[in-house]
Amino acid sequence: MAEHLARAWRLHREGRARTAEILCPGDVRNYSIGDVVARTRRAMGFNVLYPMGWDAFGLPAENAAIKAHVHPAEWTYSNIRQMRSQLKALGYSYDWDREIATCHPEYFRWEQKIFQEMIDRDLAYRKSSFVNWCHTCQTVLANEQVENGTCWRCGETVVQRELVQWFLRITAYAQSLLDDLSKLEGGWPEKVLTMQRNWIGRSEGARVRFPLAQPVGEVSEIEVFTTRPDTLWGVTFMSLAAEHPLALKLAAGGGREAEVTAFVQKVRNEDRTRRTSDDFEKEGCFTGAYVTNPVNGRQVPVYIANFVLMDYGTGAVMAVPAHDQRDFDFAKKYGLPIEVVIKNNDTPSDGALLTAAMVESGTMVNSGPMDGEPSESGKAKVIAYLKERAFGDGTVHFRLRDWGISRQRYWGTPIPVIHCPACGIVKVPADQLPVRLPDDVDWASYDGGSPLLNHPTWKHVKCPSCGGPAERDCDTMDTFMESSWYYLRYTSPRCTDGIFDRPSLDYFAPVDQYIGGVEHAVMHLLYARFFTKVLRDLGYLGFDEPFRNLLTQGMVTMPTARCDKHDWLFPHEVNEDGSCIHCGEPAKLGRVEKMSKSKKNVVDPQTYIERYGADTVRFFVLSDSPPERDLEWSDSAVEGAHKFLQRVWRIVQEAAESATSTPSTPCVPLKTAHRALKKVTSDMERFHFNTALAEIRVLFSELANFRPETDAEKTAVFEAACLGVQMIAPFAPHLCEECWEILGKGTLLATAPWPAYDEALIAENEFQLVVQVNGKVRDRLMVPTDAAEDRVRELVLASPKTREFIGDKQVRKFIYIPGRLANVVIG
RNA sequence: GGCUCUGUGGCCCAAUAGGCAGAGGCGCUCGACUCAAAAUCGAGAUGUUCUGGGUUCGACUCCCAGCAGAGCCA
Repeated sequence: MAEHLARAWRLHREGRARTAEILCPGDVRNYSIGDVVARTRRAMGFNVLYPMGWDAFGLPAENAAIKAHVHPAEWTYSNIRQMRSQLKALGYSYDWDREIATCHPEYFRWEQKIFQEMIDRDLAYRKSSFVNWCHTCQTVLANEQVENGTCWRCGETVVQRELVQWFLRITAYAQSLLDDLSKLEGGWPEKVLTMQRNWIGRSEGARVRFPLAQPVGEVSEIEVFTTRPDTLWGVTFMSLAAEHPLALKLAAGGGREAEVTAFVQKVRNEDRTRRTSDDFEKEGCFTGAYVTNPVNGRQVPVYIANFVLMDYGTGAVMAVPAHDQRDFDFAKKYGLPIEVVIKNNDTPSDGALLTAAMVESGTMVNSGPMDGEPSESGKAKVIAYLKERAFGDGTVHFRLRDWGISRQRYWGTPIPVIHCPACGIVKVPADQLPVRLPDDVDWASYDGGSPLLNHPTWKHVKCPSCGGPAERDCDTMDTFMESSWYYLRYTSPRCTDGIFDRPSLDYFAPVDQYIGGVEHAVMHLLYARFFTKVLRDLGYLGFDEPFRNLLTQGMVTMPTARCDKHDWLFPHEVNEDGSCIHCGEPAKLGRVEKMSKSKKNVVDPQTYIERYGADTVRFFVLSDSPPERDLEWSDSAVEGAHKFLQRVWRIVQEAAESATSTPSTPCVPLKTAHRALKKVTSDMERFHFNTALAEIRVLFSELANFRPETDAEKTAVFEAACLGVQMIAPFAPHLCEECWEILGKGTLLATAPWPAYDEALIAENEFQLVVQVNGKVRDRLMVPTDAAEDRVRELVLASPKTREFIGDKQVRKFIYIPGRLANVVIG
């Protein structure tokens, strides 16, 4: 026991609430899962770190400021008060002393410090690039925040815009972010690991330099990245991204400038995810320039192609139409040659005969010195060949891009640097941190753009280095910055002389159990892993991964309802008979879907809390389906949870009166209680709350039915009821605390240790053996639990019913599964 | 198009290592209580385990192919 107590259990449900006006059912589910785990672990003797905080910066507050002219801070803190009281009403056992709000200067000052240290380590840098821009949000988005070409937040179509931005060099950690996923095997869901692997997107290939036929200024060659060096002899043209620095220069003076410029402009405004999708029309434009294939001296034309992205590799692709479908489509469209260089049995030798690209592996042909080489082993040989002749080299490419963190917004962490015309970028001195936001933004006359940039005085400062006039950086940080390290700050949330108090951090971190939605599989969870590694390398902590175990909870779903005249209907807009309350026409019930405001299939947990109480809501969200699966919100199931808890109350009241001074006797309810305790204890560890609750229901049914006759039996009922109360306590803490009191315990149930089950009480001396003949159930026998296989065999073969099925056939095999089943194989 | 997950009574869902298909809830039917109803208590019914193959003494479970739905990537 002492060892257990010494070990800390670090739990975070995703320990932060994105501040909103009210709690949604998904939040309630997430928090209830965490609270049950926290209470159970605590009862089992762990010192549980179980905090709550507020992911408080971000767009909703700023939008409220713009629309309603409320100060973002006021809006935020008022929502925090509201949500905090809801959380308290639900009885979550957070350690409120550790509460943090990410918009508090004492939180983000340390984020600013981390950022400055990242600048020192060249992990934060500025560059001009095409960025994803959302007009509605008037800000930049990271790649991860663009979903199908639209803003993850507001759904507006994202456009490309060139801006100077701060980036974090997450790509420097690409390999270790990938490698360390193996440390998370078993603790994280496989699907999240897969999603991260795909997102990081490691591919091995080669860089190859193609000399330009006519050098452009200083530039005499174009470098491409390819994953198929084995197809190098089949290159018939080259494709450049519209954003490639040479795109316009190549066309200069060749008489094609106008056409190329127009094409480049057009492509740059097209959405990048659409550009790379298979069904997007491939388009290109000849630049007039040629490059030479270094391995065979062939001169090939250089095109700008709409499906090539500057982000990928070098922004230039060697096109092998015979062996790449996009290149094939492109070659067909523009009448470019197709040269077969990889063959298997049914590949035609003449590229003109191909009806689609041949993308499988095969044997290299028309490839000079590589002829006859299998294409798979050819990749390495070609790389060696390139390296020898200094045409190129092998390389690893990642799909992961550096993380752009500048946001043209007000309600975020100010970027703690100053731009000086003389000294360049100067960090705000440590003794001047935190850089705070100005309080006096004029929201009433806000008409777009960055509030900090437009503020009359805030940005004007003296350069800390030369004392000359300079300007603050007027962008704020992506809010994913705050959520990338908050779980570490909880270990010493009030530490004022450093980011962390190291002994507290070492004691409580990393997190043993993290609970969150799968929507964070690549964004939040990747950034948090990155921050952990950076902080490790900055010397702040001594582990590689922040979250040992991850539970991704399912969505809360609800059927949709729709009326022909009134569109989507809220649940309360549908009458009991299924008609629309506005017009009486029958409403169409749609599929069960994730709750969403747009489809109105939503409920407000608050109304349920007011009607049934917190315990019922907590009980319901955990009782129907396991946490990682979707939960269908159901009013009748909520009702059912409520009825059960009332039943528990009645049963416990009765049991409380039945306590006697006579020691208990091992009767049915007490045995059931211990059996349930064993099952519930293991179910809780596996987070199978729904099955644990099913077991608890069985126990209480048993208690309700059992009529004790002796004092010893009465005591047994009392003891069973006490165990039952302890088992539901993590789910329905308020009710159970009351129960504990009327059971006369005189202590706080929340601090009571988890009970141990009595194995001897559960043990049975015989069991029902299922007897199969050739795999079909034919008989059941009572058999002593400790009977050896030979004895069981005798009993089975002696049973008249079994004999009947065996008849005069020979017993070929006898299979015995101890404690369960025997199978007689005859034939 | 690729990868991943899910598919079990009318509905939500169990079945821990391949071993009796059913724990629990909702709904339904019947009964008790009631003048009646609600509430409460008790009893009961409900199957091509998505389909088709395979492995096995035995498959909801493992393998292959498909169908349907969801998620991620393109």
